[in-house]
Amino acid sequence: MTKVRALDFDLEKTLDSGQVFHWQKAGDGFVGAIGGRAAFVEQCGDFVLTNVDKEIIQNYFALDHPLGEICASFPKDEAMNAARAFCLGLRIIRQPKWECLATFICSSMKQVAHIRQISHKLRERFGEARQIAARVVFMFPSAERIAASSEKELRECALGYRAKNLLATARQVANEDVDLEKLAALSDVDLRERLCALPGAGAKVANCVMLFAYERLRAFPVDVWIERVLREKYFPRARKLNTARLQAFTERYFGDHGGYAQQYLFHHARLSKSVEGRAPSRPKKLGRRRLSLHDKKSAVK
DNA sequence: CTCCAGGGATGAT
DNA sequence: ATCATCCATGGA
Repeated sequence: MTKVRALDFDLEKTLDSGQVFHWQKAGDGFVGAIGGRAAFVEQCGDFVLTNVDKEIIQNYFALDHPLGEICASFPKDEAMNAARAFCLGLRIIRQPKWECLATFICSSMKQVAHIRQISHKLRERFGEARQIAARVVFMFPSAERIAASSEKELRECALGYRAKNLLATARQVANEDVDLEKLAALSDVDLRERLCALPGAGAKVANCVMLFAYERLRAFPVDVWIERVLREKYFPRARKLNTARLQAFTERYFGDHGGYAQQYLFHHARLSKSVEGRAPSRPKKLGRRRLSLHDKKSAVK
């Protein structure tokens, strides 16, 4: 075991904030995979205890991100202040590109609990098994391995209609029609366009992949939770709010670390009662709410 | 523009 | 124990 110093870091929040889906509780820590390695991680005050190299932990958990500065750069409004206080130590991690892309293609129209299950089934069925801390963990299968599977096999992993998209994208990546590493050289706008061209990736998925795998900290994925927060806290009585208007607002208002701001708002909304979620006892008002988010062309600008 | 696809967790009754 | 709701993309 090695001890890695980790200030301004909350391991559990980071692993449970909807950016990564395969880590499992194991004793006082978690087991999972970082790239091709089986890893155990446990937070102990200002340190992370782990079996893997210090450098790998520092890179994966982005311990070099200046979290103090990032949080200080957030807008000072009520919703953001509450989210900032709630999410102390939450970091946007650096995920492997294929793993992140594939997982978020599977995430569409799914809730966090389901995404975890899908991630697991894919790993269990197609990934390599490794031992760690008396547990077995599975690596995320390569694009080549997924490309060599069938739509039927993928559907057996509870992917539903996403199976076809994941397979098609895996083939493009395995073929080298698309080189995910090389896309890192592109500007935000071009990268988003290339990701949106992949089957199963729309504006939301592309923004997630940009944020979690390409370290584009401005990328601001808008899902239903964030949409609720934005409508409720920033546009309390706007009547017509389309995707383009929301995107324009988030780009301008949240700025260079918009992705971090989004993650904090998202995590706060999900795990606290700060938002009128689809939570207990909201008598269903008829008619209201309705905003189609499918508009990938206008996602940029 | 509308409708639809597949499905398991979660909450309401 | 049933029943409705949550969810993002892409094709018809």
